[in-house]
Order: sequence, then structure tokens, then C-alpha cells
Amino acid sequence: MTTKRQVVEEFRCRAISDAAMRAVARKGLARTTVDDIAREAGVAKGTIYLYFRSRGEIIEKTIGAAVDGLLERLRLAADAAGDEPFGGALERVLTAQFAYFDEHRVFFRLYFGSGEYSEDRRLRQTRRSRLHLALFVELIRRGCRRGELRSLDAERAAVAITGAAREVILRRIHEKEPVPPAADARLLADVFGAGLARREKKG
Amino acid sequence: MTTKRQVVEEFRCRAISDAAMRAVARKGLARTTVDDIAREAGVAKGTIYLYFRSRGEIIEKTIGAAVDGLLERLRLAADAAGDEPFGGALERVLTAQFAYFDEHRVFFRLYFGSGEYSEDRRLRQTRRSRLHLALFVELIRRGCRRGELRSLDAERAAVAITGAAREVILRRIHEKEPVPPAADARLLADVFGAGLARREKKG
DNA sequence: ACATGGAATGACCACCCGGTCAGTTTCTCG
DNA sequence: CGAGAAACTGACCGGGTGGTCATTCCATGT
Repeated sequence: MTTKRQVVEEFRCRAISDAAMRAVARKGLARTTVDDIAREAGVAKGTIYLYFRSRGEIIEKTIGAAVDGLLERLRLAADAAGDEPFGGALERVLTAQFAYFDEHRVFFRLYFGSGEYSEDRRLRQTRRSRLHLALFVELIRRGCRRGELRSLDAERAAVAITGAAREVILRRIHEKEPVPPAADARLLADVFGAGLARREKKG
Repeated sequence: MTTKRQVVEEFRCRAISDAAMRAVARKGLARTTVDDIAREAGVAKGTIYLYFRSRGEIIEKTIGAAVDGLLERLRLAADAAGDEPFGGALERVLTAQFAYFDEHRVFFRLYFGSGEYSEDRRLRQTRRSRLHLALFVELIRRGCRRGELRSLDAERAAVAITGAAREVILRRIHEKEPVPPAADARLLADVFGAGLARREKKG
């Protein structure tokens, strides 16, 4: 059974994480101080250290929760694709990803700004983004198995897709009124769908 | 005429910039202090401030010089392509880009880690990377004019290409023995060449 | 109403880092 | 060689940040 203590603790952790996300969205990861987070959360700095061991732990947990949310959305989209052809499945997943970042604009600086961070953090981050990558690798492998896609280094291709998606997301974030998520997803899915397709004939 | 004073000044600036690049490569942009740079350059901290106004100026100038070098290489490659078809020209440019980062591994953290930085810096950085992007936009537009490529948002497509290239570069940097630059360039050029090509028939 | 213990607070500390400048070394030229 | 200028040095300073802890507050049970 969950004790009252645990409920309160989770509530506070959540509030602090949310505040951290908003603060980072405003000032960037490196320039966000613990005082900023405390002010944003409406608590004293000391309170934060009742629930987190260090600034690093706040950031780590906050990133972790948000990334897990993103990954879940992407997996749902991938599952919903069933055995659609590669292009369609990719479009679904990318639509979900663009939509997620549209809804969680505050999150992007955390997710994309985490390159500059302490060493062990970067390792953890790498492990998480590996899951992200693996999802696209799986899509590609499935397409290969079915003979839709030509045989190539699935990992490198997935890297290219995630990189392209990342850059498009950064663009979208800075645009006042980005085109609908589905539009950009369609574009990328078209490009990579055709780009990875089995060659019919030699030009 | 260039005075002796100017020669010395340029030499020192260069030495300090080189040291900054090495230091940043080792510790990352945010964690590199002016003391680090001074130690790496083998001079006293005060000396640095004879040649640069602030830490920010060191970083800015250092990034600027390196990016200019990169852009020049890319422009040379683009010019060398003459009126090759899109895929070939893209392959040349990407080969040049991958090779540049192979040769200047120390540079990548500066180039890719500069997201977390003060506001006006980010603007400048944006202007430089706009030039980088423009080069790819131009390649795509040329392909469209010739009827090789289907008509689409050239800017978005260029964003996708630079994003994919960026992510591949990051991968290469962390690999012990990356495949030859030409191999990765070939892969991306193939994917985007086919992906952006005019549609022959509807699947 | 009162006692009690855990939660919340914010002043405080130690440390780090960018930037300065009085003092020292090196260069230059009469 | 000597003296003045220029370059160089590194100890020092002030501001800012992560983290602590004695104190205060408050919810709860008697």
C-alpha cells in the first residue's frame, strides 16, 4: 500500500520536475540554477534537497520522465501502424514525435540541450536515446524483411532519420506557426520511404 | 604593410584559439574555463585578456574561424561538382564535410555544442549555420530547376539533410574506426538522391 | 488546548570562475 | 649597456551557485 508519505513525496517530486522543465525551457539547461527551479516551483531551495540529492538528479529525473513519455507515445504509434508499409508506419511515428514536441515545447531544451553535461549523465542519456534509435531501426528491419526496402546498414539509416527529425523539430520550435505535425512527417516519410526503397531500375 | 606587432598578435590569437579548441574537445564547451585554455596554451590567464576581450570572444572567434574553414571546403566541393547530377554533387559535399570532421575531431564539440550559450551568440551561430544550410538549399534548387528533383520545400529538405549529416558525424566521432568518409557520404547521397527524385510512377 | 515530530524555510558557507592590475620579465633602440 | 616601453604574469577580487542546517511552521493525536 502507498503511504501518505509516499503520495506527498511523489507529488512534490512531480511539482519540482515540472518547475525544472519550465525553468530550463526559459533559460536553457546550463543557465538554470537551483534557485530558479525553487522560485518556479514556489518552494524554498532547501525543500528541493528534501526530494532530490543534487541539481544533477533533478535534471536526470526530469529528463528521464519526459523521455519515457515520448518513447511511449512513439511505441504506441509504431504499434498502431500494425503491418502498414514502411512509409506509412514511419509517417505515423514521426507525426507522433512532432506532435509530442509541439505539445511539450518546454521539453525540447532538456532533450536536445543535454549534450553539455557531466560524463555519467551523458552515458545514461546515450542509453535512452539508444531506445529511441532502436525503434527506428526496428521499423527499417521490418521493411527490409518484407522486401520493401533495399538492404543497407539499418542503424546508419535510422541515425539519418532521427537526425533529420531532430533538426526539423528544432526548426518547428523556433517557428511562430509551424505547419501541422502531419505535414512535416509526411515530407520526411516520403523522402525516406523513397530513399530507402528497393531499387527498381538503375538510372 | 603588416607590422611586427600585428604578426605577433595574430600568432598569439591563433595559439590561444587552438588551445581553446583542444580544451573544449576534452571538457566540453560549458565546462571549459579560461584557466583551462590558458594552461593548454601555456600562457598566463592575464595574457589571454591582452588578445581577447572576454571568454565569449575567445569562443566566438574560435568557432568562427573553424566554421569559415568548413564552409570554404564545402563550397570548393560544391563548385568542383560543376553540373553533376544532384546525387553526385551531394555526395561530394557530404564527403568533404565528413572528411573535415574526421580531420578536425577537436572541433566538433565547439560546432555542435554551441546550443547552450548566451543569447546574442546563438544568433550569430544561427547566421553562420544559415550559410551552411544555404549551400544545401542551393544544391536542391539546382536539381529542381533541372527537373531531376520533384518540387518540394527546398529549405525543409535541406534541413533534413543537414540534420542527418550532423547525426552521422556525431556517430563517426564516437566510433573507433569510422568507415571512410566517402562511404557514409555515399549512403546519405543515395538515400536523399532517391528520396527527393521526381516520381516516375505511383506505387 | 497542548505536545510532538516531521516538513519547510532561507540565511549562510565554501567553492568556482571570469576578469583585473600591480609587479616582473623581455624587447628595443639610442 | 642602460633605460624606457611593451609584453607577460599570477595573486587577487567580486559575483554567483550548489548545497547545508539551525530555526520555524504546522499537521496530527491526545
